[in-house]
Order: sequence, then structure tokens, then C-alpha cells
Amino acid sequence: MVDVTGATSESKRTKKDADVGGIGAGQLRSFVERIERLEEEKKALSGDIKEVYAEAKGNGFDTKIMRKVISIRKLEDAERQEQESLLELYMAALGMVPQQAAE
Amino acid sequence: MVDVTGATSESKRTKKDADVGGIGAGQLRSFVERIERLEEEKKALSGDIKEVYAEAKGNGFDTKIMRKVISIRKLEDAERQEQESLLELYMAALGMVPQQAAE
Amino acid sequence: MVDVTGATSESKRTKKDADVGGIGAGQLRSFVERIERLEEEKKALSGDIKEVYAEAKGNGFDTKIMRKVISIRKLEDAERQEQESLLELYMAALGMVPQQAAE
Amino acid sequence: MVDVTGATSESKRTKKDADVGGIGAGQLRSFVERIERLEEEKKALSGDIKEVYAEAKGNGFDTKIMRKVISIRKLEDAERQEQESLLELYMAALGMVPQQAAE
DNA sequence: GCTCAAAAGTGCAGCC
DNA sequence: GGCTGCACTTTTGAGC
Repeated sequence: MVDVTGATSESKRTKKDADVGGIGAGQLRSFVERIERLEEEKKALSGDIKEVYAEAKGNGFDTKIMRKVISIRKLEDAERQEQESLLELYMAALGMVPQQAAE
Repeated sequence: MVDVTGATSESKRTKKDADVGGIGAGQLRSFVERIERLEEEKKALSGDIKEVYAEAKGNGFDTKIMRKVISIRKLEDAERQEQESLLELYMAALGMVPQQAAE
Repeated sequence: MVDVTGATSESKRTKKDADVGGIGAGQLRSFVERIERLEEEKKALSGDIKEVYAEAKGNGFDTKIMRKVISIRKLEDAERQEQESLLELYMAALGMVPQQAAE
Repeated sequence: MVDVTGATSESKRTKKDADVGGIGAGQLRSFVERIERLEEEKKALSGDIKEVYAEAKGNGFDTKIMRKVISIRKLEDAERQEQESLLELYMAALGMVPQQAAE
């Protein structure tokens, strides 16, 4: 049998579930479940977004254009942040402290 | 100027923010903001997942294999759901009604 | 004028069709035509598939269920391949070499 | 057991593989296999296309731009066909016969 | 015509 | 740091 932990173990004693391959299988299980839980939440959010688009369409809006608008706003936001980080860089280079870094 | 609402308006009165193009711009704004909020939450979850992988890696696990394991589990889950929907389909084909349709 | 070859050329002499932008335009043309030919074949196959479904429907089969069945078979096949690649991954992690890599 | 043929049968005798649900299961199997074969060929072609792109990249071409070029050519071709079919329509309306369909 | 699912294209992260 | 492979997004096509 192979090491299902995915851990780079060197002993590979394969004792029991709680300690397989020299590294905690229970720990691995924990990581995997946490990730799967988070991915489910992501999936749920995707569903929510889909619903909002559906609702918007039901109110006569063109979702294709909406998506475009949102993507543009995202781009602009990214640019803005880019500019801000550049500004901070300049300020740091000039020995200035940022008034208040936005959290 | 073009109609940025994406609404299938015919009047395009462009009065104020609350009513552009014959359909509520405020309503559109609301939809857009809801979507952007949800997308932010998704992004945050992606970050969380990334962190978990990093933590796992810090504990000696091979993230590449972990990802593979998770993808397989996802596949198995997908197949299970497929089986269920197929069963429903067969039942429908046989004129049977589902005992209780899950809401 | 811009470089339509897509090649990372530095000269941009734009002599003739056989040599544009310092890199063979004829070569590019060849690649493009090969791709377009392959895509046409793909499209033809899609048409063939459509025809088979139509024929099946003409013989009294429910194409919706057929599609479902086929998708499930595909899923099962995908999972099988996933399992195999996972096995390879495990073996690699254990420093084992594959007996013989299937061509 | 349910009717796996997907056929809209009313008898559902479920005799054996060659005749399930009143309609030929063997026939269904034939349809399914034909479709799966065609889909495999499609997949193979996708792989071929991928290879051509890789080869082009290896020769210094920018595949992203290549894809753009190809998509534009496809669009232009669609437009051209649109024009031609319109022309044919006009000619038919005028009682003219098409000389010979352009290759 | 609208909705939904499959396919393609794009962008990103991990790896060499 | 370039590249391959992967995930997400977008687009296209089929079904109802």
C-alpha cells in the first residue's frame, strides 16, 4: 500500500490512521476537511452570485453588460490599489510615513 | 452617450441616479454591489484555502498530492450526485414520482 | 503599423509574405492553416454526433437520458484515470519508478 | 430495476440485453458507442491543436495573438458566408441559379 | 426565447 | 523567471 498522507515522510511505518507514514494522518484529514469546507462555501457563494444575476435579469437588466461593468470596476480598483502602493513606495523612499494606511 | 444601465430602456431620460434609462439605476447599483460583496467573500475564501495549504506544507505535507486527493474526492462526490440525478431521471421515465422532492 | 505575425521580431522589415517581421510569415500561415483545418474536423465531428443523437431520437430513444448516461460513463472514466495518476504520484513520492509508462 | 435504455417504452418487459424495455438495448448500445467514439476523436483533435500551438510557440510565435487572428478569420468567414447566403437568397428570389458554389 | 450545460479562452500558481 | 498545468471565467450550443 502506498502512503496516502501525501506527506514527505521517511519512516513509512504505516501504523494506524492516527499516524501514517510517520506524520499525523489525523492532521492531514483535518487539513483536507478544512479545505473542502472552504471550497463548499465558495461554491455556495457562486450560487448566490448566480441568483443575484438571475434576479437582475428578472428586473430587466442585461447581465452580460453587468458582468462587463463589474469586471471594469474590478480592473479600476486594481489599478487604484496599484497607484496607492506606488504612492506608498514613493513616500517610503522619501522617508515619509503614511497618514493612515487603509486597513 | 450610451446606456450604461444595461436595461432595455427606450426612453433614456437620464433624470438622476435613482432613475436612469427608465429603469432604476439605484436598483442596478444595488445588484452590482451585492455581487461585488459576494465576490469579495469568495476571494477571501480563496485566500483562506491558500493559507490552509501553506500551513499543511509547513507541517510536511505534499500539497500537490493533497490537491490531487481533494480533486478525486470531488470527482467521487460529483459521480455520486450524478447517480442520484440519474435515478430520478429513470424514475421519471418510469412514471414514478419521487417520494419527497428535496427542497 | 503593428506586427501581425505575433512573432517576437525586432526588425519589422515587412518585406513580403514569405518573411515578415524577421520571422517566417509562411511558417505562421502554415500553423494557422493547420489549426483551422483541425478545427474544421472537430466541427464536422460535432455535426456527426448531433446526427447520431437525431437518429437515436428517431428510433424512439430519449436523448436526454442518453446524454446523461454518456456523461456518467465519461465521469467514471475520468475517475479511473485520476486514480491511476494518483497512484503514479504516490509511487513517485516513494521514489518508485513506473514499471512501464504506457505510451 | 429501472429501464436503462432511455427509451420511451410503455411495456418494460426487461427481458435481456438485446431487448430491454420493449426497445432494442443493443441498438442503444450501438448509438452510445458511436457517440463515444466520435467524442474521442474530437478530444484527439483538441490535443492535436494544442500540439500545433506548442510547436508554433517553439518557433517564436505568440500563441495568444495567433488565437486572436484565428478567431477573427473565423468571424470574417462567418460574415462572408452570411453575405453569400444572402446573395443566393436574392438570386433565388430573382429566379437565377447559382453558377457554382465558390470552393 | 430563455436556461442550462459543455467547451474554449484566459489568468494564475506552482515548479524547474 | 519562463513554462506547464490547473482553476476560473466566458462563450457557445443544445434543449425545453
